[in-house]
Amino acid sequence: MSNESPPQRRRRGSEQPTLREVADAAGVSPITASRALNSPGQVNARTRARVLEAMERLGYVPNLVAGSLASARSRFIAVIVPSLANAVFIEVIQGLQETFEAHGYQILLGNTDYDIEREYQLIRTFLGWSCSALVTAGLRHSPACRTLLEHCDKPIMEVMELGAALDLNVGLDHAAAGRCMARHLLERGHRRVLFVGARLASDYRAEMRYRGHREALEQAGLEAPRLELEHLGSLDAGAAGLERALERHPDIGAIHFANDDLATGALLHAQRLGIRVPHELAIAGFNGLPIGQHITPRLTTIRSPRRHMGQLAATEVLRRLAGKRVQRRQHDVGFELLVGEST
Amino acid sequence: MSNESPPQRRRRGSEQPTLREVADAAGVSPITASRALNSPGQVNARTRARVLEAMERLGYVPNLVAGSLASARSRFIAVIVPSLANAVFIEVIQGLQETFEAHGYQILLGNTDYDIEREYQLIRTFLGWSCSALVTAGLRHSPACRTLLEHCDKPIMEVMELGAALDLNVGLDHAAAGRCMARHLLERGHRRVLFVGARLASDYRAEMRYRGHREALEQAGLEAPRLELEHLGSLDAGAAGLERALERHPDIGAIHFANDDLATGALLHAQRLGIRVPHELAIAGFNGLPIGQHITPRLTTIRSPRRHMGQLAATEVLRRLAGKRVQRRQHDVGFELLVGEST
DNA sequence: TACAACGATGATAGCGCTATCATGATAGCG
DNA sequence: CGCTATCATGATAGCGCTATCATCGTTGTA
Repeated sequence: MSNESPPQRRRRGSEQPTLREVADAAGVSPITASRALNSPGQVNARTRARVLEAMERLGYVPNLVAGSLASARSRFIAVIVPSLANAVFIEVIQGLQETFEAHGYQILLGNTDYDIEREYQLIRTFLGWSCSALVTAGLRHSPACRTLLEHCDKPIMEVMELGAALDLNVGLDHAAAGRCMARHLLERGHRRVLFVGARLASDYRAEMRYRGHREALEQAGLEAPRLELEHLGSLDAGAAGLERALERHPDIGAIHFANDDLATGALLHAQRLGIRVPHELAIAGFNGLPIGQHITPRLTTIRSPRRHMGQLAATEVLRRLAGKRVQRRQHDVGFELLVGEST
Repeated sequence: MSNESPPQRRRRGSEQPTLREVADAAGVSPITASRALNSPGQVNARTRARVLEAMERLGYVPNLVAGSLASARSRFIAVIVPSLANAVFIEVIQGLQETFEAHGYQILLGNTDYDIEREYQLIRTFLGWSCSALVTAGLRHSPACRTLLEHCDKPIMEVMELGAALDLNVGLDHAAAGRCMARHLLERGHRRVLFVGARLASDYRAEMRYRGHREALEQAGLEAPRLELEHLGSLDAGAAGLERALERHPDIGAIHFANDDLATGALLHAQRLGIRVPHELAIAGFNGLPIGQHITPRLTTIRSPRRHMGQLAATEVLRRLAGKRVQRRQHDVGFELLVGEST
């Protein structure tokens, strides 16, 4: 026999059967096998059953990498958040995930650690995976990142806050939230109100809330002092923050914390110190985490519909991916003042 | 000119420049451009600079899908957890993410919602993405899933608990943890101890803790009643659970909750009800969440090194991926009894 | 009966990258 | 000076799948 097979030194990715082998086993062409899986309507029911049976028998696992390359799209959705330590982002991610997953999309999760350069790198990587769309927390990006996003024709969804967005936008007005809480404190009769946040240059949404807060106080002819801490949000940081606040502003009557973790830590620490809340000191937060509503006194805070924000963002992206006309590019999910006994 | 280009109706994935175009711009072959990016050591420094400059100029973003198909491996690590609502898994994910990311791997996150069939589907999908390794929470899998995992030659890491693992295993002994807490309660003089969990068939690690708990009580000649709730873990569920527990077991002296969310919810609710903790009722949890150490009385609980568990798991997987010999397939990360004033 | 319309299937040709082997140039050695 | 070792680069051939166009019956309609 002179018809020897060639050296056959070619690599094979793995021992996994390929679509070609499935097709051979079912007596059809590879493209029919592909269609049996991906567009069942186009294939005769009997043929399709034969193909699926062969897949089952051979233990076929579709190679999604090859499929994505050939079709130039993956069913990935890039999701970029600044932190996983914050329950807020987790809930948004949950809303996104459950909605996208139900439509057969897989989330690619990236964590920037509040580093805007890191966001750029992550977006490059995710674009390299031909993701179908991009969801990112916030409207602030590095110039390079902005350029990249502007030149890419995929749906881009910016969540958490509202403003001049690149494409789609679902969020809430943080300045309004800060204003709302400040006004509540004013209504309660407080005149010496301190804002306590942490790393406000990074956590710029907290900074926006502070601006709203300051605006409300200045409208009432009051000063709006603020104190900046090191650690973003934790009960420990809240407790430490309370001590720093009392040290620097001994005559303060109310503290508006940048988030519930800080506020809760402070409230619990105030109890340990024997400070009566709200009579000696009022405490307010932001987020509406469950813990705030379980402690006594309940924490006055602002609740945002985070899971819903994720679901809505995903729904809008899906609508766009389905080719539907988008009526509104921007959705305000709003917020709600929860008045507890801490103010 | 008869040398017209053919109809050229071929698709192109996008307007993105390809490696070929970069190579042309830099006056090298595509393979050299590829090497300039992926194995810099193999390319002359000057050539490399020229290629990188061209990439920069053209705004080249590597197509990772194509790269993965050609090389039959992606830099994905599949990570599968049963829930995102539970802070425990988030912390493990954080440990995994920071470690893998530092080595250039991207996590593919899957959420099973405590559904073992869903785990199988996710693993199939992730294998289809040629992930480099698989990290999954827990040792329980569906038979089909087990077969799939046994026949795949990638590193498989099972985290959270210890036991008969498929490959690598990092976790802690939940039965021992349950035993430890039960013994602590016995030492404190409690004789009527109730275990309260939720959906123990799904949350089988809590079930394992219950077994350890029961063992300790039975050794002391005591009964080990238990109460099962609907909702897995939340402050609300803990509060409701406390009421149910008091209703069903009015003479109970101590409650061992399956997790800190339940225990904290119960503890705070007990305060609202005016029940003195620990004198009238002792409360214990499991996890060592920060909130437990901030409330008064502090919650007695068991802390597990979750972030470290993620880091260690990632490190072991990376060691395997680097082709190093693995000395131990199993690592016990241990746990620590935190004695608060709630017992 | 001729022709369009449709349904089911297949042949062909890549998607953009990298594994593999080959080549040419330079350096090192006895 | 010839030989091997090493370095830098390139040519070739896919990775496993799907987009695109083509084909071939079958059916309905005038």
